[in-house]
Amino acid sequence: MNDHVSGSGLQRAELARRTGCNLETIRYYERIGLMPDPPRTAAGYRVYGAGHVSRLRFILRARELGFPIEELRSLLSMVDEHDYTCCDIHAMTTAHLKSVRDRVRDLQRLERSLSAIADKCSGDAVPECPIIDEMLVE
Amino acid sequence: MNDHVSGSGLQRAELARRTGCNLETIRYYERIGLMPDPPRTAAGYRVYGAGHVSRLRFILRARELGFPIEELRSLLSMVDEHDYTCCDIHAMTTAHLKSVRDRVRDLQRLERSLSAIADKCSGDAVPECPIIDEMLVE
DNA sequence: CTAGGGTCTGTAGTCGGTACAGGCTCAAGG
DNA sequence: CCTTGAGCCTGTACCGACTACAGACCCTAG
Repeated sequence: MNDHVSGSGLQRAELARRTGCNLETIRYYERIGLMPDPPRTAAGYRVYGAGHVSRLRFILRARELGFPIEELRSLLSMVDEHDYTCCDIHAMTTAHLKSVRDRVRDLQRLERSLSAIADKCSGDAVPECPIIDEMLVE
Repeated sequence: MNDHVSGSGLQRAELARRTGCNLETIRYYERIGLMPDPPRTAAGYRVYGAGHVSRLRFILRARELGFPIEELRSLLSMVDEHDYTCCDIHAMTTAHLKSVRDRVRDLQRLERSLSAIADKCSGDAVPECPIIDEMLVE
């Protein structure tokens, strides 16, 4: 019998292919409890169904939006238990958005500092460099 | 005899205080070879001098500018061996600047996505949320 | 002489994966 | 039936740049 991949059952590689997820990442999400332990064939091969595809897509979308794993875990449990309001989700999203904006601001400050010191540089093949001097200042 | 902290010798905590560096980070930089192995007292306590203070300040400034450890290692060896030109350093800096700008762009894309989906949200205490729906889309 | 602080070492944890070694299993070809 | 090669399994190590902590030592002040 084809116990290996029966009906709509997918193997890990096929789930990876359909979602664009890395093969190993699927196992990782399972290990940390984002993905449920899937049923197995007699030989121990994981068998995924349509539900697993949707769940993994959800996870990947939330990750693309930059939600850290722990927030994603909350999101998933709220969705799983139908226990959320638009207000809750909106609050999580705006909090996350704020942290993204903070990171952008930090990086832009860094960008300004770097381009300012780079501008001081002659770029010539001489053994004196204002960038080094800047960092050597006491 | 005051072998413990003689003359201008500093203990690790004092080096940390003067540079603003975390105590453990000093040991870390030593372990990975950015800071030299300092002399020790008979009891094995590290003793730092003015040279260590300058070197650590250099390292911390380069890190503040976001140079990764491996680039910093190159910078340090070039400075140590007086083997650099302004041109070399400028090239490293602009390459690094480019990676910072790339990260800024990525984060700004993320910011736009997040604020776009957050705007769709009513924020009400209702159990339907466009953000969740967005992530649940097949 | 004791109490407390500082220091020493080695090691584990952080975040979000990624990669690989060594062993199974399965399907196809000869 | 046997082999070959691909795919799957597990556990574990690695990435970057630290940070934290346990358990032992040392030094100084009271």
